[in-house]
Amino acid sequence: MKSYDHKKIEKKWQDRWEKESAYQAVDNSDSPKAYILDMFPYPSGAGLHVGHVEGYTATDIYSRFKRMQGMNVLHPMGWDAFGLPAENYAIKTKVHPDETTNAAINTFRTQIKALGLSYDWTREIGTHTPEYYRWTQWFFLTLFNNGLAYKKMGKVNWCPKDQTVLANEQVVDGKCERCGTVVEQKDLEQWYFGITKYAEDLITGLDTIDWPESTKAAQKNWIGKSEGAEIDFAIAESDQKITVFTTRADTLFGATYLVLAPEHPWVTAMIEGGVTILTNTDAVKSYIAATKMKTDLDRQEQVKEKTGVCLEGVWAINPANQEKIPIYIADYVLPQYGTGAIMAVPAHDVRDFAFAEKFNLPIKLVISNDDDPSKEIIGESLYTGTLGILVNSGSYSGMMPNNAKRAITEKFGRAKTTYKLRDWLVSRQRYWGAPIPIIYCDTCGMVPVPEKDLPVLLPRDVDFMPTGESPLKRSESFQHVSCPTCGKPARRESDTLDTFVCSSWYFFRFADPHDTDTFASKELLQKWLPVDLYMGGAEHTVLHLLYARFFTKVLQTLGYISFNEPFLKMRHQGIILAEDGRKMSKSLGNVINPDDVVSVYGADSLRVYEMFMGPIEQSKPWNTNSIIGSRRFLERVWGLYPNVTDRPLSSGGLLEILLNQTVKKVTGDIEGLKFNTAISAMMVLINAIPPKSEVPRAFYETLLKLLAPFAPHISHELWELSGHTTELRLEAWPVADELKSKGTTVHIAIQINGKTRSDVDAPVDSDKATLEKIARDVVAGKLEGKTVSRVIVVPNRLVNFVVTE
RNA sequence: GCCGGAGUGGCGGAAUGGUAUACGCGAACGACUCAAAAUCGUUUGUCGAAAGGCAUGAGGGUUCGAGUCCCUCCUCCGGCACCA
Repeated sequence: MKSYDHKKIEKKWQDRWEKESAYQAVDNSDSPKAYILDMFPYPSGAGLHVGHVEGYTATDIYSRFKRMQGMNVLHPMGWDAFGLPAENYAIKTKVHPDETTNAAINTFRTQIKALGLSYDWTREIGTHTPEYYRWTQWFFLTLFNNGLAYKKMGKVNWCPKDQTVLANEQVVDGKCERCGTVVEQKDLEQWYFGITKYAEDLITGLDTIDWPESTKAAQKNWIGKSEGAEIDFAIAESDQKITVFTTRADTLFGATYLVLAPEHPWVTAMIEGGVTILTNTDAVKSYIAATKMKTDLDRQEQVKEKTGVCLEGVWAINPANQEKIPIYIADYVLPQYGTGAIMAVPAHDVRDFAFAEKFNLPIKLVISNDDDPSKEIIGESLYTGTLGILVNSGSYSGMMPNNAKRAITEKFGRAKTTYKLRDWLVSRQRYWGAPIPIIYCDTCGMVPVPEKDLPVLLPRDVDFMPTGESPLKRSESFQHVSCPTCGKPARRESDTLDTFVCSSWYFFRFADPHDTDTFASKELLQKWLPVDLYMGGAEHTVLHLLYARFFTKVLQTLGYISFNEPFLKMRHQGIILAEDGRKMSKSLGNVINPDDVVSVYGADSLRVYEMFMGPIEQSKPWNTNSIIGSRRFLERVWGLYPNVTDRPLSSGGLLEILLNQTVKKVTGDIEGLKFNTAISAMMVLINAIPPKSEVPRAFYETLLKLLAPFAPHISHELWELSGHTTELRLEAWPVADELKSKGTTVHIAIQINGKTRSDVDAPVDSDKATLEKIARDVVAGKLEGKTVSRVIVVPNRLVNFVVTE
């Protein structure tokens, strides 16, 4: 018997599959398609991580399984190659990011191939290649031409370390997602994509897709839909008004003051216009200045202490009761949400209450909560619930809050839905990204680069030291251009696109990766998209996964595609933690390098181990000791092949029953992405063979087919060793014979009052009366002297006697 | 505070409302060996000599029967958060 030499075997099959282009997706095939996709990696210098291996193995198993079931599978791989780390590394080492990126890609590709993953390498793409980013730029222009890309002056997040602006989604807890530096706010003119136009679609679409609940909830949270009302408050002795947004129109009678964000345009206008009724202009000005100094993080951290300034001399009129109420500016009201102005109802809102207490403002109760059994009264007169009835509310007194909400909105305002989602800031002051295809001409203004002139090439010779301006601004050859409209000297936009723009459409490109006329042809998009199974980390919940959905919806609106969700089924692989239960990180020195594991145990063992660790979506700690279990399992499969005989499986025998049960179990488990239990089922199967005994060929070959998606190298080798001249991957997936998966007897539990007291083997599918009789005989002694009041019989399962003494 | 998810042996974990702890790791003992490794076998939730109790974060409930369904609470993980 040959020994199991994983190195030799794995190399042999990887080379063969490469030579055969074994896993190419077929564009012109009538077989049903399956598009199975991994989130393409950022090719970092650190190389492949065991976390990558987990997700990639899962989709590989699924892909191989679907192919054996006769499907035409598209399973591609590519590189999310633009981005800051390569550029920052370049700044440190003076090596061009193009070089480091390509080197990293080569490493990744080699590592991935060493795992035996069945990608269609003819479709490999890199977002940093002109052939690719030409179409990234085309998307920008398409959005621009449809009013979905625009340039705007505004307060933006600025990372002082990375020297670039960031999208809202890239700011986590007030810090830069990449480097952890506290983000500053700056007023800058930047490019945005109009994702907020799709806020509602992005919410409703979630109901149509099979995604983890947590991810759907996180996206909903992020979009932050809130249904309420806008209500106008007139300014006393003027023809002006302030519009507030509220979700509690029912408490309008309790509004005892207004609060505006310090940045509110009406306040700015009033100060700049020198409105005379304001009597404390200096105090107001200095409060606004102080607010400007604060970062968003400061503003969040100072939640406990409310601050603000009254606009003295200015009054608003509560439209409900015509009362004159004061107006404040305070930074607890955010300029970018709602209308940047609120009506304060201290009796029924925690924040307004705190503010009113500090500034001694009247607190007027308008909802009596006597009927609320759970009375959430904080302090003496704060109630935030919506049970009870309205009081002190004119003709609305006595109504239930939810009804009053409707009535008061109708009378004094208008229904309004707001979203927390902001438009997506896409321009970056960095080098290593796709240039924004816009030209500025003194005569013609802002001119989009004509499609025929794409791509706008990223120049190679650029000093990419960051200075707060795009390095492209310092490239003379890049900057100077003639205006496409009038031909006069003009200059190019020097910012590049956020890398998330590149990754928002790559899954379309895989359908038609070499197309030079379109980003992907309509026919091939129609054939391959949407993605049937998408696998990737959970860290992109509100970034990539939201942006990709946005792009898809835009393309549908513009008629390029006929579906509006890109990823029908999506799962996250859990994080693989280090053995100590902490996150793997270079600084902790607890990183497991997959190459080492492949070298010692083999790719097949690594694949099986990572799938066997537990449910794919769960975070779980790595345990090098445990890999040995997966390796032992494969060794046992290997060790069986000399014992294979041509004697058929004995009909109705234990092996035949178990084999059919296992086929059914493994098939269902792969379909449900429950790889850990599929593997354990195969282990059970092989444990049923006594050592050194003969193994019927039908049994062994079915086992190899089941194992093929999980451990492709060893199973292909054994298939060949069994005398086959065609490859295992071309075999049809086995189908369980339902009849043969049942034995003649079945184990029945016998319970008394729900507690198992005995058990017995009974003929399979016995009727209830027979089972009861069999069971009664077994436990006759225990039932003696007791009255059986009821008997529950679950066929093929149990018999339960309910007795009284 | 709001939203989502999860708590089961020493460890990773399994279980359509129907015999909890499958499968694997580890451990103990045994076989093989001069010895070790590898391999194979047996045992392995807990109390108990046994019969039999008791155990799925805690406490209630529904049910003939609950890890699973319902209620209250605790802990952990993830997302959002002065969002009106």
